[in-house]
Parts: sequence; C-alpha cells; structure tokens
Amino acid sequence: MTTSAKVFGQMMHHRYRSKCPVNFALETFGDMWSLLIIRDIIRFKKKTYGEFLNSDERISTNILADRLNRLVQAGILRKMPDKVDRRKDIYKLTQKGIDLYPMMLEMILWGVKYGTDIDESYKAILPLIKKDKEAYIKERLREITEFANSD
Amino acid sequence: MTTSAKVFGQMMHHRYRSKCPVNFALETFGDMWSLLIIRDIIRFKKKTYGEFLNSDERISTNILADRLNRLVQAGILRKMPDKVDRRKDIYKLTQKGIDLYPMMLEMILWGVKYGTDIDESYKAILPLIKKDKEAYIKERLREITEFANSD
DNA sequence: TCAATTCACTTGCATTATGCAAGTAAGTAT
DNA sequence: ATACTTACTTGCATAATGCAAGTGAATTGA
Repeated sequence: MTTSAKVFGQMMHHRYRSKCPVNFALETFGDMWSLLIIRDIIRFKKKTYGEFLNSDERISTNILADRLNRLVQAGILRKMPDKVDRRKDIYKLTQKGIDLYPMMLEMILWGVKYGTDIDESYKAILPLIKKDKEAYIKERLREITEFANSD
Repeated sequence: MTTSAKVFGQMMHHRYRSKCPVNFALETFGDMWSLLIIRDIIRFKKKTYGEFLNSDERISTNILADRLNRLVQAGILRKMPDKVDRRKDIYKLTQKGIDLYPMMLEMILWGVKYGTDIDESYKAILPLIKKDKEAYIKERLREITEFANSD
C-alpha cells in the first residue's frame, strides 16, 4: 500500500515519472485527500487520527490511515505519541509540510474566486491579503510554525 | 465518465463535498494529470491532443481524453477547431485557467526545494524570483495570457 | 477491579478509476 | 485512390477507493 520502504535505515524513494517539480509535488501529495489533511492541521489545528476522521469531506478510515502514513514517509508530517493519552498519536507538520502553505494559500485564493458556495470565513481573509500579501503569509507561517513545534 | 452535464444550456455542476475552497480546487483539478496538462500549456506552449500525449510522464490516451473534457467542462480550458488542419483541435487556457499560475509557481518552488533530481532549467528561475517575485509573476502572466489569446 | 468505552487502526469486499493495447472515423497528403 | 495523421473510443486487466465491520491496546467509570 505504501510507496516507499526503509532499507538499512535509509529511505528508498521510488523513481519519479519525470524531472518536473510539478510532477514531484503531484506524486507526493497530489491526491484527493492529502492536502485536506494538511488544511485541517493549518486551519483547525487538528492533530489526531480521530480529529482528521471528522472532516467535512468524510474521508474513509482506511484511506486516512494510508495518507497519514504516506505523508509521514514523505517527510511532510511527523508522528509522535501523545504524552497524556497513550492510545493517541499526534501528527505535526515538518518544515517541508509548513512550506506547502504558500501554495495552499494560492489554491484558497483561486477556490474563493471561482468556487460556488464557498464558506464566508474564507472570503474574510481577502482584504487582509489585498492590503499586504507578503506580511499576511509571513504572519500565518509564524503561527503555523509555532503550532507545529508545540506539544 | 464526465462529472457534469448540460441541461437547457446551463451548466449543472455536482454538489461539492464541502464549502472549502481547497476542496473545490481538489475536486476541479486535484488528480494526477490535470495540472500536468496545464503545465504543458504554460511551459511548452502545447495546444493539441497529440502534443499532450507526448509528455514526459506518459499519460495514457483515454485518460488524456477524459481530463481534457473535464477541464473544458470546468471552464479551465476552451477547445476550438484548428483553422488550418481540420483534424486538429486547439486547447487554450481561459482566464480561470490562467489564474492557476500563481498556485502552480508555488508548487514549482516547493518541488524545486524538496524534489530529487529536478531539471536544472527549473532551478534557473530561482534568482529571478528572489529578486522580485511579484514582477516575475506579472510578466509570466502577461506571456501566458498572450499565448492563451493568440491563435 | 473489571466491564464498557475510546482510539487508532486493519480487513474484506463491492465499486470505481487507471493503464495498456487495439480499434475507428474524419481529414490530409501523395 | 491510397496511405497516413489526428483525435479520439473500446475492451479488458489491474489498482485505488469507499463502506462496514472487525481488532487490540489504553482509558474511564462504577
């Protein structure tokens, strides 16, 4: 089910279809669910399996398990045991995961512009971005990083 | 096979899984191939079925046909007959498609940063972007728009 | 303490999507 | 007229997804 495997402690990654960075991105997280997990972390500060399972889009349990594994294997998420409740695992963004935010913001802007029936709370960020996009991104990255490094 | 249908000249679009713009984007072009077609248009100025079929990633013929249809249905591409050779159809980006470029650029930047074995020509744009990202995007959008509106 | 519940999965199976090879029909070149 | 291009479609094997029902370890409540 997974696309990579560990051999002698080193990561074996499969060969990519081309040398194009767009293709690399698509092969890494270009499916219907991976970015929604990352959105849940960024927007709703989710961190456990059970929280991800309750998204609006209703991901099914086996797919969620598979995607979390892939994202950990890809180095976009890291998984660690919950100190308080040992049944739980905590998933946090790595720097590689945090660095997806600028792309996701552009995706949000496109979706807000062209989507039908988009949640109002997303439209609320438009004036902030129009005012100073760079500053907005910088501040969001600060928050995301802070959350990613908290426990 | 298609996800939409015309009823009395109006576009029927299916219900989306949620009101999230990220989800809207994923449901519109979030598969393994759609963005590669758009990349081919932007980067290699491709415009016909046969040209898309020859991408490095080797898309299969039935999937290409399906994705081109979807992108036209979604209003991201428009299809028009080739004036010179009536066997051919020309696919061009609409404004909705052109507006995907900022997101794709961020995807490229992420892919160049974290991808393995990325084509050197993609790395060459990094200094230009570092110098003035907004200006770079503006100029690329100008070129892309010019090509989209040429015949 | 110990049964009930929560949590993070796994398993089985039906449905859907993908990949590949081989057509096909309309248009063009010779 | 014939051969070749072009943009597809069709058939079929394989892979991915979606759904429901487990499973086992950890925790909570009586």
